[in-house]
Amino acid sequence: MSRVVQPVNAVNERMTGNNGAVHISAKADYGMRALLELVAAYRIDPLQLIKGEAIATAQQVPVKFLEGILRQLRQSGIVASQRGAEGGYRLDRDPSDVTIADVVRALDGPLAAVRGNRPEDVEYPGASEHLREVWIAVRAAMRHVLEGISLEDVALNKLPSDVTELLAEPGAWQRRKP
Amino acid sequence: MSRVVQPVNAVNERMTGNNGAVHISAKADYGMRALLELVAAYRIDPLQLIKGEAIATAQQVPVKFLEGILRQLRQSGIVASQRGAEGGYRLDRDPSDVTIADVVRALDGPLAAVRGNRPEDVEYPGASEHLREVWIAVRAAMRHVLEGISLEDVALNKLPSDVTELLAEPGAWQRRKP
DNA sequence: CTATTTCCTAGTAAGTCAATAGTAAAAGTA
DNA sequence: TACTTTTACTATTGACTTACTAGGAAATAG
Ligand code: FES
Ligand code: FES
Repeated sequence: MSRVVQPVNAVNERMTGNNGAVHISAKADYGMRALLELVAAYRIDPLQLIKGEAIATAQQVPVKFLEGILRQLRQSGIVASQRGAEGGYRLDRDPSDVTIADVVRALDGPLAAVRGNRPEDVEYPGASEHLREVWIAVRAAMRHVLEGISLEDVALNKLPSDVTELLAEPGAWQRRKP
Repeated sequence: MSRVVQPVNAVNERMTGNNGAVHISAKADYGMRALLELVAAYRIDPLQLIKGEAIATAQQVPVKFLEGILRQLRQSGIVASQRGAEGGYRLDRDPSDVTIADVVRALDGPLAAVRGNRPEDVEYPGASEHLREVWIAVRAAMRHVLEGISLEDVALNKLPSDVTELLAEPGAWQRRKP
């Protein structure tokens, strides 16, 4: 029997069917990357326009998919756009005033849900009485991180101190034992 | 005796189509509730068996769906079961040794994913160079909360102090500088 | 006018989620 | 043994979501 050499390709190695509690969607990921490109341009000239295709090739993202993402970000007031020749996109707010939570909410809706409902809306009978507080704490933790980091923080790699503390924890960069 | 199991998704106003970054699935929610029922029994007699239907009616959860959840929890070593008359389910570990992260991982897989991949596996070119650290921090925050709370903590409503601090925070829309 | 570029609607294939049906296997009771 | 109870497992369903793509309408510059 011939030995099969597994391709160790980080990019193509997708996780199994079920996604855990936290899932950063393609829209959120691509949107953040597009915005970081716009931040780079903003720091040279806050009014400079960048074309969608330029962003797409810089970040290697499908261009038509990215257009829709940028449109959603414009509808949320995070980016501005201009049509026609010499058109494009630019940031419409200062990079220090746009948090990751703003981006995720603009693209994927409310940060946290329990069975599709808001955590505070779910009722728990009997023995599970206090479970709601747990899910609310989960949402609070997510808010704490995502509302505490701005586009500028990511662009300059100057994350808030409590976030860098999180990253310094043992095992933060490794997956948990399987 | 034939007791009618109540319909599950009662009148709850479901959120809009897209779920945010954090989604507690029905499996994770139902699973936690079932385990909290088992904790209550465990505190009386650690070997007492509870039937699936009893858990289902106590928590108003579809019984066949719950059976599959309990089976997954057994395969993960959290729950033990016995078949036949007088059979049922019980906790197989001390409630203080089972964290919420254990439960979520058993039912929904790895805690966090970025476009279906592990956070440490995604590569970011150019301006988005430091985005990976953000997603890893998100996962670390989620681990911090979910690995820090045990079933016993929830059952007795004695959450860790940093979690209660999280719950007490004004939170929301406030930027912090590093 | 023409070329460019964003805006918008409407798809689609693949997959996931929540839940159900039906049957096999084990364990107790008589 | 036969019978009942209860979990174990497989397969399937319908609704919905995700990650895109197609094609054209509308705006803008030269
Ligand atoms: S929002 Fe949690 S500590 Fe500030
Ligand atoms: S896991 Fe985050 S501080 Fe301990």
